[in-house]
Amino acid sequence: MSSDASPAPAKTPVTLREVAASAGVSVATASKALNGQGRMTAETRERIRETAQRLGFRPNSLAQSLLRRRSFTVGLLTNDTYGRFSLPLMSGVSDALVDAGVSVFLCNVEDDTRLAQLHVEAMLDKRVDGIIATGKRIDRHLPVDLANLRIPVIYAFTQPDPGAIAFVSDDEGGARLAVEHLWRLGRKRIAHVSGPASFAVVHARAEAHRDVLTEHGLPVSEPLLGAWSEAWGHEAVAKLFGGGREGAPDAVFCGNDQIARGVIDALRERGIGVPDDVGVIGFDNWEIVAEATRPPLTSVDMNLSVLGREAGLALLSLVGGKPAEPGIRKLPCRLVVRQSCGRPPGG
Amino acid sequence: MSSDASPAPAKTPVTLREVAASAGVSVATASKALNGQGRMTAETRERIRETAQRLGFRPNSLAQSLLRRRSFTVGLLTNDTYGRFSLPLMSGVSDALVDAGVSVFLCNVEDDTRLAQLHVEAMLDKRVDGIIATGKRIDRHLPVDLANLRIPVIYAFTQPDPGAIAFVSDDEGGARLAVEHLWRLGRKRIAHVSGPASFAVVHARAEAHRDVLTEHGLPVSEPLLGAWSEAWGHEAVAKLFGGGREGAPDAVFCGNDQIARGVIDALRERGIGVPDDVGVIGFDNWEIVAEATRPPLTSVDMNLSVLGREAGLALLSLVGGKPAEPGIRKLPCRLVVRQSCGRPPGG
DNA sequence: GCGATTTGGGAAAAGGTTTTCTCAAAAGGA
DNA sequence: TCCTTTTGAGAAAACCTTTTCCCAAATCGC
Repeated sequence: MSSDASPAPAKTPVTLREVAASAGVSVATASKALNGQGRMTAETRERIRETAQRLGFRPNSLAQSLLRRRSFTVGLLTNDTYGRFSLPLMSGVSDALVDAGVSVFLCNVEDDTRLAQLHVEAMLDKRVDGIIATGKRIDRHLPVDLANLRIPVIYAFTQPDPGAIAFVSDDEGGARLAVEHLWRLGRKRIAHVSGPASFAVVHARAEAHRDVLTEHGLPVSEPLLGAWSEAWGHEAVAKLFGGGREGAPDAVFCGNDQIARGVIDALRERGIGVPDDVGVIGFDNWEIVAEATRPPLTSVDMNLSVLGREAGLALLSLVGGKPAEPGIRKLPCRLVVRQSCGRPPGG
Repeated sequence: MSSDASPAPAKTPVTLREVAASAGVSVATASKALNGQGRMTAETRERIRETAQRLGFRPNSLAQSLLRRRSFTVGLLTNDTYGRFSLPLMSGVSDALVDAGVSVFLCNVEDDTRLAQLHVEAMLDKRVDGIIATGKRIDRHLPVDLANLRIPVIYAFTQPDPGAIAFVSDDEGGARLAVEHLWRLGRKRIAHVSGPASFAVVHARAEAHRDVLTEHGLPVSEPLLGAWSEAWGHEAVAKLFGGGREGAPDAVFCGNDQIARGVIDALRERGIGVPDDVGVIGFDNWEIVAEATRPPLTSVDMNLSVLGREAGLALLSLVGGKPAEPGIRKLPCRLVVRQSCGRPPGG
């Protein structure tokens, strides 16, 4: 288990003082040698460096943070228990920060104000350099007020406070991508089946759907709003195709991948071919669902890990003292084409 | 946005020194007053407390940590990008720790040794009190050696180093739960469809399946090993039911919920009723899948959040200096009964 | 060879808290 | 009244690192 090359693990971490003593210099000189500061003989510097190396010295971050008033940690607040949205986002955040040596405190606060408050205070006590707030819904606040903190806050995929900086996905753009893709494939009657009307994104996407249809002179139909579930996909198919095939859609743009999954399964059960008779597009690009549908589902990806990355970089820049314009930045979605829409007539 | 009751947010955090000055005492006295230490008049103590309250004093965790050699943070290392297993686990860990005022650094290390090393070093530099290692597979090591760290390490749902403390789910027990449930419902020919043979849990569960069948005098069949996917569930049904209904199973115990989903869909397509003709049980109790299958899937839940909780508490106790027996602790699974197995003959 | 500058390196303060030690004043005992 | 004990509170060290002075020795110019 242990290799000969590795230094024996010390019971207690080695301090700069010990390095200095071992190299026969003062701690001040040792510090400067290791940080490339100050003036000294190249030989002295090298000797100190070697000593530090040999002893396995690593500076105590706590002491550094105390002095620099910068802890190289940030807090990530989320209320997305299930994590389908937060995980790619977090992974992006972490990605952006790890290279800067910044670690991330993860705080799952559910919808519990007391818990959220507790976590925020713990973060502040631990002197995090900033906070990224994220959630499962773009149109809801986290259960805690982050407006007047004395550290920078970035909102990602959650409702920001006024005057704050936020990154969200461009749902209108994503929906346009989907509907225009169907249009380019020659689909004429493009239905839209989505989640509950209480979600802001439902309206944003429905509006984009209607706009694209209008722009291309296609017949506009009312979106069917229900739930974010497979079961609703089944129901919606019953409504759309219950009256027979004539007048029924030749494409369905769904509000998420679970609905799309339900729609595709229901169509198959009715003997309607996907993509031959009807093209289907989902939203979220939840790979494990999209790839398991038959045929694999074309879907809109919100690029959440990019979004997280951008949020992380923005926070870093804020922490570094660079001012930034408040406001909401919408990041583009991308279409992931699989097999549920078919090839274009020419292709 | 701001209420009158809240103190004006200070540009810079208020220190103990300022509290002491404002209360007209020394920092030493102030510290003791706030921590309930030392001796002083009740009146002095109260005055200092009120001053601290009024000024919104919160002790600087960094300074405390430096002195106490205890940072009240732990690192959570995981390589489960997708997070289906780590999230409930993390939620349990966080749960156990938040009450002790301990925050969690989340480090997603994928399978990247360099990245893992980087994160571990960052943790150590930040003087975490301990590390919880977790992953997506019980039978694989994380891509980093945690054996000789000078801080406690607890393994949860991942392969531990020898001599370490680990918490894992009792897969044999979980499988027994499933197969015995089917047996109690009067099922006689219970097949087993599971994931790739390269997974240790596949063998553990298959063995339990065989044992239970033997114990009850039921015919033993070879498990069908494939992939963790719906597609494999479909394939397996073709193999099991391709020769017609005679001799075919009247129950299928699946290695995970996705396989079970595939099995149930495939059975329905063949006109075989679930649960009337065939009972199906899954594993993992991935609610979003289990509840979307038709009928909703009975499944074995590994109690991962409990597992995380136990791991958190164990780490806490270790950090507190209490010694603990090394070894692997298997935590029981539980069966979540939905509708895919039917009611017992008598019920 | 003498004053001015550069060079190499150290002392000390700072960051914010906790804890041990110390000490004066007050109280108690005789 | 004098000595001992208790009480209330402060000084200072400690945790570990960084940075700002500061100083002695060496170098330079002439």
